[in-house]
Amino acid sequence: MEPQARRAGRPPQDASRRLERAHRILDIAGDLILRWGYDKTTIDDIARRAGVAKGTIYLHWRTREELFAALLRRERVEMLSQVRLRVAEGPGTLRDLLGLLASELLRRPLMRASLLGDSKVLGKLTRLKRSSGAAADLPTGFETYLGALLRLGALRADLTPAEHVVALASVLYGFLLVPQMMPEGYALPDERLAELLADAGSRAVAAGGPVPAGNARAISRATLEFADLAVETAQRKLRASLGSEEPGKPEKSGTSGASGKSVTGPEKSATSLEENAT
Amino acid sequence: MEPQARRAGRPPQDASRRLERAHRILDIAGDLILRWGYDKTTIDDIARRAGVAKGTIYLHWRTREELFAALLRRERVEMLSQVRLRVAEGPGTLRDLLGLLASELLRRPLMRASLLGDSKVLGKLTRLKRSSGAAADLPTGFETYLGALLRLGALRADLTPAEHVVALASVLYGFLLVPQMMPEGYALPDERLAELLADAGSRAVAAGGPVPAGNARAISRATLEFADLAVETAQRKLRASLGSEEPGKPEKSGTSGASGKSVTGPEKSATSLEENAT
DNA sequence: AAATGACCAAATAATTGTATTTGGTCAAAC
DNA sequence: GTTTGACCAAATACAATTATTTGGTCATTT
Repeated sequence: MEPQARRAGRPPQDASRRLERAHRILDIAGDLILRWGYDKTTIDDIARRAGVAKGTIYLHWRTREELFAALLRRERVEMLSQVRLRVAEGPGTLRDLLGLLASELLRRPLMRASLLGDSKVLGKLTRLKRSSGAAADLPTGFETYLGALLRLGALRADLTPAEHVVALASVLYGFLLVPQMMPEGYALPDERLAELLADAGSRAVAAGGPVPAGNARAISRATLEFADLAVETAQRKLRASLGSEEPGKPEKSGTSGASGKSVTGPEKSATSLEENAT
Repeated sequence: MEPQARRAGRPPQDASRRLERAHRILDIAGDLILRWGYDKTTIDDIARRAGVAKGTIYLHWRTREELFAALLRRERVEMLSQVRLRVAEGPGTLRDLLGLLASELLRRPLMRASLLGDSKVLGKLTRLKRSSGAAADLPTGFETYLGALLRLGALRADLTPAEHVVALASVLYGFLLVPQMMPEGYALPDERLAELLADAGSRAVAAGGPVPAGNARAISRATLEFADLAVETAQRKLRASLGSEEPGKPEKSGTSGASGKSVTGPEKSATSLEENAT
């Protein structure tokens, strides 16, 4: 009883079809949240446009919030993946990484809204996202990466690690936020903005002189490793958000060993939209 | 029987006493707006704490808005004056200027709120302030100043004027905004922040190599001139806000010739809180 | 004149009640 | 087993009232 193309009835049942449907739903959700904002984007709406019944959506996610968490996570994975892909083709410097990050960020309204805490788009989610430290939702391993760069002589030694982070976060934030509220005459194309950002960010924290000979390779490697780790972490979280059969299962703390106790976060609801340090 | 047997003397009648009282009122207003925000700060409150009757306040300003405009303008003058004063003691470079600006900005919550459009403090004034281009309320003559620096070889030649402005505004904005929302571990003392900001800003737009020999003096002079102009402009506006006898008189467009028609702004109410380009 | 504070229209907040929408469930249909 | 959509409690929006506060004025006092 394999090939039963019975009547039109139960198309998606295997995992692959399930996933496909999940993505279709997220696509719609993404469109709607950008057009109307989180508050005005209803499950009914999404279901209708996605061509499924409301109940079906709850076959994937337990709550509305979880759905949007998945959406944000997917976007994050896509962005980081793209950065990872493109950074492999360049010199793999910090400046390179910043430029790619900016470039990918600028073309993803949802990511921008999420990073900046745009309440116009995130609605009542704004609080949740920002509560967890706003600008501090650095990708996993970022500080480790900076540590490596410092050791390789690629970072200014007259700044503490915290200062490196603050400087980079400030530049990133500023360049993402300011241009939008500038008068007409100052509008710049996104690609140019990304360059300026990368420029400003790297100049702010990068070591002055030329990098110690022979370290270029190691720097590039560190960058790649960081990008890889960031993508993997994001991917793991995403999978938990839409992979499993039962919507509730995942998110169980300490699945694949390795964790221990995250010194950082205050437990909180395991299913919240927290995307920060892990 | 009247309540307080306050022999309502008539102390202030000469200009000097008037001004003194105006400042006392503004002091109170400043305290209150920082403590409760613009929306919840009432004229009654201010009057009571300042030890005057409500009517007296209207002897100085025609409306509540005008009072706060005066407050903001006064703060601005104080800040710019301080910058002017201190910049004369240093090398007078762009970096120097940025550092001082940051330093003075960081110790003035009202200025920060005003610049960043903090709705928590500015309440319904937020809109008005931001409407006029937010980060674009550059002091008078800023672009001219940048032009001079560029001509003197102190600015990167591979950026357009607009790009210089965007970069500086972004850095300033970012460094003023981000540190406040960073997790505990990343807190930095204001003075250090000012340094980092100055560093990042100048590195972002300043020319790479050493400045052409002999230009240092001219650069310093340009910086001084710019600071002077900024202070003067701010002062002129302030005087109009609390100097004259009759609250209404000033603000009349085109007082001291020179104006004509400002190509920029859409007229609007002459008494609004606009502090931008003039 | 200079300053006051009782006074008032208008804005703002608090209250109450009703209508509509929406997240989430689940028995029935496939 | 999978999907659906009618169903419901809870949330949200809307409307109508009433209560309170507040910006601004001005006759009176000093």
